[in-house]
Amino acid sequence: MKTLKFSRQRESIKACLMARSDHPTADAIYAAIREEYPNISLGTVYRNLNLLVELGEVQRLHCDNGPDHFDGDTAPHYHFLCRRCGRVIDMPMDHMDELNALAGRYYPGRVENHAMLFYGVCPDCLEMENLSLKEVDKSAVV
Amino acid sequence: MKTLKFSRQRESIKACLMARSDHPTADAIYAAIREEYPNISLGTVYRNLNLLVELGEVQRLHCDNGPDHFDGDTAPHYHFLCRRCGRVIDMPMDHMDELNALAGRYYPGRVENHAMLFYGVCPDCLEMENLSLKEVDKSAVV
DNA sequence: AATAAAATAGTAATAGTTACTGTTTTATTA
DNA sequence: TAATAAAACAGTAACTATTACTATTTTATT
Repeated sequence: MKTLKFSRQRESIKACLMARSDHPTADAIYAAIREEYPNISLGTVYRNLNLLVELGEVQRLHCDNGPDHFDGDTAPHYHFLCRRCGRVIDMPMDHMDELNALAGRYYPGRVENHAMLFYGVCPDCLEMENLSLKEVDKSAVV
Repeated sequence: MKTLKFSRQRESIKACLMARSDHPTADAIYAAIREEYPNISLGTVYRNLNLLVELGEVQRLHCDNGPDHFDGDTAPHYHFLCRRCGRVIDMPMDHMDELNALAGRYYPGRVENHAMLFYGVCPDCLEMENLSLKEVDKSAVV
């Protein structure tokens, strides 16, 4: 049986994910951890992220074809991907477990779970959109 | 302005996607087209798939970290990924556009659409599961 | 302190996809 | 129908995200 051994790198990766509310990629985590451990290797970050996901201490988010993002909050919840800034943001909306049952009524297979990702423009980018619209108005008046 | 020119390879790729109801990857399409055009290049398949997606004639399906799958049916609908055989299967279930509006009520951003993928065991693999359970029963009795 | 297992850093390799380049097809004009 | 220009091509190189490998270091146990 393979027993888990303590690793300060793994601790640091987990602490990083618990501390931040964005959903960093392996690369972003790598950059952050390097401040404390300047010669941690990217492979170590990936290996430990995979381990933490297996242990259920961290959640992996597949975002289209881009790099995976990671979430320290393991409660099932949905995410929003902003098509402007590319940020991955938590959705303040209950996870709809009942969708599995609903789907199961239409489909003869065994529906166990689902992944959902919303797309659109985040509040910050909406704000910027409005500001630049106003700019256009102004220059039109002048 | 760049005008589109006819290409027999592109026609063949589109025909292939219209004809089959599985959801092949670029590689699987490449293999299929090679029967008719033995020296088509994989790059051509990718380039044309991207083009067809842009033209809205074909749909791209992101499946976790694996290769993308493609669907000749462009009507928005959900898919099911079997964790046994890995097949991507159409869900006979309406696309829930109202989920966008629902999400929008909780989230201050502009929710434009969503992607959902169901996971579980497909009917064929369920069948096999049942058969092997019966095998176990038999040997237990004998 | 000695030992064994696990984890590491660093590097090489892999999968999926895109970019580049010289040649061939397509479509338009002469 | 031949000449031309644009688009697409095949083939290959490059790229991004990730995993695998290896010799060394860290952790934990005896």
